[in-house]
Parts: sequence; C-alpha cells; structure tokens
Amino acid sequence: MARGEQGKGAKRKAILEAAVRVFAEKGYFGARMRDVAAVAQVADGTLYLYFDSKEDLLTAVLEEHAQAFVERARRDCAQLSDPRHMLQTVLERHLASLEANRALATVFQIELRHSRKFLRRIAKGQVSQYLQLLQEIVGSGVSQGVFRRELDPKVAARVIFGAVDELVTAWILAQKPSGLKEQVAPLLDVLFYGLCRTTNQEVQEKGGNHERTNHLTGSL
Amino acid sequence: MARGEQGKGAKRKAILEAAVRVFAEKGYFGARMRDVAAVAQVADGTLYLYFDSKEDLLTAVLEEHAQAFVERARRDCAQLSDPRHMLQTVLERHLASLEANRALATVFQIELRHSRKFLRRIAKGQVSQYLQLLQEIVGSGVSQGVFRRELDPKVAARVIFGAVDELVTAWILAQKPSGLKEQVAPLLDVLFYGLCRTTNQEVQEKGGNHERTNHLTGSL
DNA sequence: CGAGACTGAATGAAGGTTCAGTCAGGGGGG
DNA sequence: CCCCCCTGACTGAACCTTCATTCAGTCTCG
Repeated sequence: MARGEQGKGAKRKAILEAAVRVFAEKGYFGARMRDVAAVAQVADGTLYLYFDSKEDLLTAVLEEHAQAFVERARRDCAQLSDPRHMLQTVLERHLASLEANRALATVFQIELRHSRKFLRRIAKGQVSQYLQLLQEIVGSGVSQGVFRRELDPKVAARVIFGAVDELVTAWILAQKPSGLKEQVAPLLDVLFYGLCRTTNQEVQEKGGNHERTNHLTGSL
Repeated sequence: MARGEQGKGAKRKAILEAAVRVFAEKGYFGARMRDVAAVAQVADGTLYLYFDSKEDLLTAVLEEHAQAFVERARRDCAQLSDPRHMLQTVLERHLASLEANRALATVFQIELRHSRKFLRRIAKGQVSQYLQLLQEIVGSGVSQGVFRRELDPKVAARVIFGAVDELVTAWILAQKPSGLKEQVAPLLDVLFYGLCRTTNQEVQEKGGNHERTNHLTGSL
C-alpha cells in the first residue's frame, strides 16, 4: 500500500481538504462529488473508499475541525485563571483560525446551518461543547466576582457565541476580506462593558479614552 | 376570472404559505415542488404561473417577510426617543414575530443561510437594512450619552444582531419550544450592562437584585 | 502471482420544469 | 332565454437533465 508520495492518510487528507474547498465554493448541494474528486486528484470512486457518502464527507470535515478547535480551546483555558483572559483567548483563537482558512470558515458558517439534520447533529456535539465551555467561563467569572452576579450564564454564552458567529459571517460575505482578529478588541469591549454608560460613569472619564479595549492590563 | 373562493392573490398567498411550511419542514433542497403544490392544494404547474422557479419562490418568501418586518421596526422606532426603548421594542418584535410562526422562523434561520447566493442577496437587502437600523439606534444612543462613547456602532450592531439570531436558532433547534419572548429581558441585560462588574459596583448592591432587567423604569 | 488500492464509465433515481390538454365562466348570437 | 364558443387559469403526467453511487476491471507493489 501507500502508493502515493507520502504516508497512509495522505489521500484521505487530500480529499478532506478538497472537500472544504469545493463545499466552500459551491455549497453542499451545489458541490459535485466529481469536483471534489478532481480537486483531490483522485477518481470518483476513491472518495467512497474513504467516506461512506457525500453526507459523511461533510460531517467528517465539520466534526474533525470542530473537535480539534474545542479541544485546543479547553486546553488553553486550563492554563488561565482570569475568565476575561479565557474569553479573550478563546475568541482570538476562534477568529484567527477561521481567518487563516477562509474556505473552512465558509463551510462552517454556511454549510453547518444547511439543514436541521446537520445542524442538529453538529449542534448536539461540537457546538454544544463550545457553548458549554463559554458557559463555564461565564460561570466561573460570576463566582469569582469578575462578572456580574445577575447574569444568566446560558443566555450570556449564547450572546457571546452569536456575536462572534455574526462577525465571522459578515467577514465571509464581505468581498474585501478585512481583518478578523482586529475585531476581537471592540467585540470584547461590548461584551465586557455592554452598551450602556453606567450611571456611576456618567461624570467621570471625559477624555477620548478609546483604549478601554486594553482592559486586560488594568485590574487583576 | 377569480375562480377561487376569494380574491385575486389568494392562490399566490396560499402558495407562499405552503412554501414556508414545506421549506421549514424539509429544507430548501429537501423540499419538493410537488409537496408545495400539494400543501397549497394546487397543481404542480400552477406554481410556475406565480413564480419563475423554486429559487424565486424561496426568495419571495424571504424578501416579503423580511421587508415587512424591517418596515414595522422602523415605524416603531420613530415613535420612541430612548434608544434603549427602541432596542427593546425591536428585539421584542423580532422574537415575538418568529415565535408566532415557527415554520417561518425555521426558514429564516436555516434556509436564509443556505448558500452564499441567497445569503448575499438577502444580506445585501433586508438584513443589511436591519443592521443599519440597529447601527442607527446605537449611534443615537451614543450621541445622546445613554450608550458608551467608546462603542463601535458597527460592531455593536453586529453583536446585537448575532445575539438575537443565536437565541432564535437555539429555539428552533430545541425540541421543547420554550418561550422566546421571555429571553428579551436577560438578553437586554447582557447587552446593556455587559459581563463585567464595573469596578464602581464592586461594593454596592449586595442583595439578590435580580431585577436589573427592569432597567427601562429606572432612569430617563 | 496475489492482494489490495485505485479507476471512471455506467447506472438508476430523483425531481424541477414543461406543455398539451381540461374546465368553468361569460358573452354574444340565435 | 338558451346554447355555443372563446378565453385563460389551471392541471398533472411525462420529460430530461443531473448527479451520487457502484463495480468490473486495471495497476502496482511485495
């Protein structure tokens, strides 16, 4: 075996990468298995040596990337104690990893939501683990007294997730691919401090203190 | 003419409603035109007397509902002066109208994201108008001094949109359709006041003041 | 030579769209 | 007043394209 240039899973990996590109470009239903095969430089039938079906192929793409992401995010968080840092790290990773692979990002933002079937399957698995992680971060922030006591961690986690998700979708749809990582700062600013001017702040801070975004150096 | 029981556009309307139901149940690509025809109690060919194609049918569903929604939201806002009230009203309407028609909500949350093509078309139109409205609300909040000066209205609008959107998607995917409107309060709580405990609040308010949510009766 | 990886033309199902026909109403002529 | 024909909305069976998937065969390595 190992006819190809490299190791064993090389062909499988090639197919997965081709799938990301083709799914990203045409969408799941618009993508032809033939196209995937062509991009992977493989015969049509070969796809079926590695994946049971088109659906299985998409699922594999989604699950493997999502799983890797959530695992890494968890590992990163384990090293930190301040929930604000955790959130920053996780969101930075989230945006950076999608920014690094626009095709993959497209598949995640668009194809993942394709049908209730896919959404449910993935939502039950990886995405819910991601939400779970966010929820835990919020929860620990609350119990540490860093985050507000009144928060509903479930809703807060969804707000965070939805916000990042929306930024990514906007980035995907934009023709001029501006930076994504750069949006972490303003995003965190809104998430941490909200829209409203606190009554207490009403008078203080007059100057153009636009560097509120650098919160992580202030306290703690 | 007017063979049907009612007025002219009755058949067209029936088809649109049927389309919402079928698209919601099976997804765009899973939906059969035959099913739509059957639900609308109309022959297959009749669909093509009113709509050019399957794609045209989905587009019509999406655009007509979205347009109506944005228009109403704008009208509502025109009656209000406090941007917090505006936000509350708009989000309440958003959640309430989708809660009232789960099938429509499904189409919006899932089918709208089906392909870059649809997403782009709608995103350029109705959705961007919605984002525009949110951005204006944030902007006026900032200039009125109700919202923080440091906000990036564009990012803030996306955060708001993403948050609501995510709540709706979660609701769609949940098998037990719990209330959606009820989530407006905790949502606004997070959006208005953010995650972080303000340093000033550190000491004050100890009691179980879980009614922070009732912000709209406090100041202003 | 055998085993297994790989090929790609052939297959069969599916389903969007078409279009030749049906039918109900109405208007005009007998 | 009745009948007949015309109009056009409506019908739905058939068409035809488009793929996902299969499998009989080829190729290569050990």
